[in-house]
Amino acid sequence: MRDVARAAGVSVATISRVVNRSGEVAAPTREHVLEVVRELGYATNRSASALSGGRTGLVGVVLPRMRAPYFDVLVDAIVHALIEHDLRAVICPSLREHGESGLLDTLVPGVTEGAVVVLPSESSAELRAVHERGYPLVVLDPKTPLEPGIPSVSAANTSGAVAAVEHLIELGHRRIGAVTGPPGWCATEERLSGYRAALASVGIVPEPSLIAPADFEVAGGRTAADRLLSLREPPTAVLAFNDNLAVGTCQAARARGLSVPGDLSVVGFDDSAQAALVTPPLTTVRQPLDEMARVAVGLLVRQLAGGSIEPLRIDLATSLVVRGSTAPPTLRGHAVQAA
Amino acid sequence: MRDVARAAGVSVATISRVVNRSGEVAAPTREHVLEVVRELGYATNRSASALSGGRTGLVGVVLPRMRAPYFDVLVDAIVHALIEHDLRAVICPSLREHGESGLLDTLVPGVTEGAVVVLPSESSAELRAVHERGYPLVVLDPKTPLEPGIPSVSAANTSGAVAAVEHLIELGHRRIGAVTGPPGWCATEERLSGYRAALASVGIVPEPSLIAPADFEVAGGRTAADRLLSLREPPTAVLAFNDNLAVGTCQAARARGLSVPGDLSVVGFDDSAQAALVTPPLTTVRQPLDEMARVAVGLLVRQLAGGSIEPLRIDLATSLVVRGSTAPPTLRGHAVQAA
DNA sequence: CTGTTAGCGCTTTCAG
DNA sequence: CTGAAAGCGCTAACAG
Repeated sequence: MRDVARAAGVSVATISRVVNRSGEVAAPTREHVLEVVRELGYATNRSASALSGGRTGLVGVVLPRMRAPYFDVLVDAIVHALIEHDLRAVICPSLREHGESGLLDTLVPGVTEGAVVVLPSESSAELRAVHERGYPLVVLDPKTPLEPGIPSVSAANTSGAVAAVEHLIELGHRRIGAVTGPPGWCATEERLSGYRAALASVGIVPEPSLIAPADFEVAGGRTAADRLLSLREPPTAVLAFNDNLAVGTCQAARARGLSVPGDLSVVGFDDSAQAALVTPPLTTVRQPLDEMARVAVGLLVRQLAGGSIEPLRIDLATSLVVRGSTAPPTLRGHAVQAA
Repeated sequence: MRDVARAAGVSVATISRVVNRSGEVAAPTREHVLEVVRELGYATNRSASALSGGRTGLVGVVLPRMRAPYFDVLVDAIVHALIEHDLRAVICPSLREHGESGLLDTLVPGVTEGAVVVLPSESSAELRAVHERGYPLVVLDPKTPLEPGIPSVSAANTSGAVAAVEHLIELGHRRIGAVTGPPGWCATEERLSGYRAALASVGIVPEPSLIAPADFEVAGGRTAADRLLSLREPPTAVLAFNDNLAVGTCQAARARGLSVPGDLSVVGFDDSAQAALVTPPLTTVRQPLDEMARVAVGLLVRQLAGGSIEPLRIDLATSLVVRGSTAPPTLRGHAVQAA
């Protein structure tokens, strides 16, 4: 920068001003400086700039290691939402094993201005502690309930599950099973409560044996669904708590010679890229991941700008995408059950 | 840091030494400092550290915006390979529109110590220019041929295609089509040359009409495959240049009432997560993405360490994963053709 | 409008 | 082994 200043015959302050578009600079001076900058291939040293001015333009994106299709689109969405605010993402896998300090450490303090934490494995208290120290934070899709005070955004899990079950009920299903995620997770509990509520609203008492917990992986879904299908009175439809689980459920059905949706209707959750590709294409509850990312980043940006934010918890509406894995129940299903 | 020094009754220099494990520090002093650090929740300001010492611990990962399943695992692999070297990834979508300066700008110079550039849209010359300026760089999966001097790692595309075609030939296929990627891309040209070579080696003259270029998307694959299937003498097998294309090819076949692999065998490329999930599960050429990422990061790290690197271009072996989308050709296929 | 100057928080010789 | 001091490159008052 000093070189540029010398070459352009001005002071470093002027260079700084034109490069950052801050302060008024005479047009000819600006032009000249810009030209010299170009010639010398000068690029501002962001570390120095950050140290001085306090802005790094970097935001931590903390996430558990997971190669779910749900994940990549979320990360992609976050990265691009950030870019729109001229912020860049530093990916911080939340490896609890590595550092004692957990978040404080993974966040690369002193580099990162704030963070979007996805499915945090950190406790609510830890999160709040960091946040209260003045580190801007927003949780995207909290894994477990967060104490108030720390901003978060999720999908409207409950109403999504309600919509899915209502769809099944309208089709004529009465025995509807659920292949859920891990107990205790928000996603699981909220979807479960939607499932129960929708059933209850048409006078069906949710039967505990129709609920099979799993782990959000295909294989787990297969196992859990198989348990459901081996019941004396198996369900004619199941709501899987994500698309992986739905795929696993279809596999379990097929393995028993049941057709989907002929003998068993399956609804997934997420609307991942896979959903439309598998056979049959999955009817599923769509999570508005792009919107969620955009909103989360918006919340973070407002904190970065110093404004405190009003709504501490935001849920974004889901929508049901009807494809080929759901249909009215058939007699054949019952025949098989009777056998 | 000053606070810590004061609280611990030592100088900042000592703090720096214990925190960075540089220089000798008496054990008791070290212990004491560490304790104070913990108590005060001190975390080093990396911007300052970088400005002073020159290391940010940040590496740029430059990639085109793309939500291919191939992509996320590559990114994930890079991120974690980096973590193993205590480096963090700054995601830099290569948005050519935004900045004039292209790479120089997206790389966040002054923050990032080097970069892994995936499928660069930048010209070979630009890349070399940056590299020669002393900015450590490694290209992962070059999109177009790179001039020598800039290190890169790819999958062994040619031999992968050869293996795929040989598999088809062994099954008894003779009329083998190709649904390729965009002409000019390394991935396309190399796989194409493998396809041709394998055919030639058993005396088959590759027929131009059996080669249909597409764009690596499902829909494009469907269209291209449909063109192949509408030929007077359609292929009994096709090698799709990625899994998306393979899925599209299956769809095109199904739309014409052809079964896969009964009437048409299909081989994909990538072995993406989708490959095993679709019906039928795809026989496909596996790209060792994890290995590729690890090797690329290794190459980068060696440059970062100041060592220059020997092999400027590395190809990692692919492997054929045989699943359910390939089978010997049937007469029925010919019957349909005759009709 | 533009130049001067004082640090930002840390690393690193160089003395003690 | 430890402390003092000189910047790293830049920004942000504050003067002119």
